[in-house]
Amino acid sequence: MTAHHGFGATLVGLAVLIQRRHAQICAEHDLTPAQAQLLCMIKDQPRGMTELAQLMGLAKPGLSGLVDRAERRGLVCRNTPGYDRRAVTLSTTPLGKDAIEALFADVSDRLPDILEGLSAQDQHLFEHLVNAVAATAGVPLHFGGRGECGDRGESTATACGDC
Amino acid sequence: MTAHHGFGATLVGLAVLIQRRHAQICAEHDLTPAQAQLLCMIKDQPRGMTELAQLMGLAKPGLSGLVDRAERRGLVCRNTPGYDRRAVTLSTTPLGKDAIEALFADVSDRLPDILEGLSAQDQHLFEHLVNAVAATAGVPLHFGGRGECGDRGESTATACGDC
DNA sequence: TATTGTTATACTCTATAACTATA
DNA sequence: TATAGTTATAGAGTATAACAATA
Repeated sequence: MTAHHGFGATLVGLAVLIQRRHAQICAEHDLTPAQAQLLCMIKDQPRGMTELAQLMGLAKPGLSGLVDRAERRGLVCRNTPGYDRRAVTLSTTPLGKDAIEALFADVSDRLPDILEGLSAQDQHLFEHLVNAVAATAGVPLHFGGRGECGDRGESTATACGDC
Repeated sequence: MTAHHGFGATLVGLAVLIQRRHAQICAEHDLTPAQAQLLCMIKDQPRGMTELAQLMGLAKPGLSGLVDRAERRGLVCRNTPGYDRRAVTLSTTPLGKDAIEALFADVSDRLPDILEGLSAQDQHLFEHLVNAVAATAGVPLHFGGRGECGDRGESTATACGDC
């Protein structure tokens, strides 16, 4: 890498900035970031516990506890599909579905505010580059609205057609 | 903001990606991210508990516990300056200082790897934009190597002189 | 009275190990 | 035996409230 010394630390600072703002918006919706991530991942289809644990980068006991707390709050529910009596699938309740949709809209609205110090052109450029990094570096999960990892791999923001 | 719908969620995904990699590098150095942040903030000068709590965005009891654990591990030590017998200042031990310097070097080396899918030119551009966002949006703390918030505010990466 | 820092308590998140029930 | 999920236990991080000592 040709990055300047200290850039790694700046990236960490940026990540902290983003996550703090995200956590604050989550709190206004009475959700924790982990609950939001969980809801995000099952909002379109139910998933099994093992699959969820892998997607979220958690060990299974960690997921069990997270689900316990979310279930206690009426956000998700466990289902037992017929084909395997060991299995559990998790889906959102209507309350959980509403919560994650409202949160997603709010995050989409307000989180990009961190860029407001940039010119409109630079904001545009930054957005392209972040999308390229996210696509390339395998952004962990389905934080996006598109259900699955969006992976259109064009990284040449400098030569972006639709600008 | 003119950002596309879903971009806020992509930013969160990027933040998670960065923090996961950061946490992993911290773990290799036998530090938690919170301990790293703490050490980073006192590596050049001792600070009082109240000041530290404000800088780190923590309530004071949270900081007390963090310091307890770091002290137990020999990373920091509490000092009692003469001028106010209520006050406590915190400084690094030699062990703590070595640990944070080694970590910082490693983070600087390896964290920018997340950009390796971009062209060299786009990496450069991205670094400029991130620096501009960090300067503008007030990146929370002294994750950088420069001790205090670097705030050269030029945001026009597209017209950057030294490229 | 206001401030510095701590202790007490509680909850979320996460990890490892041991366990149950099913396949 | 292998897999799905849970329970048990532990520790880090964070919050609020109550407290101590000093200013």
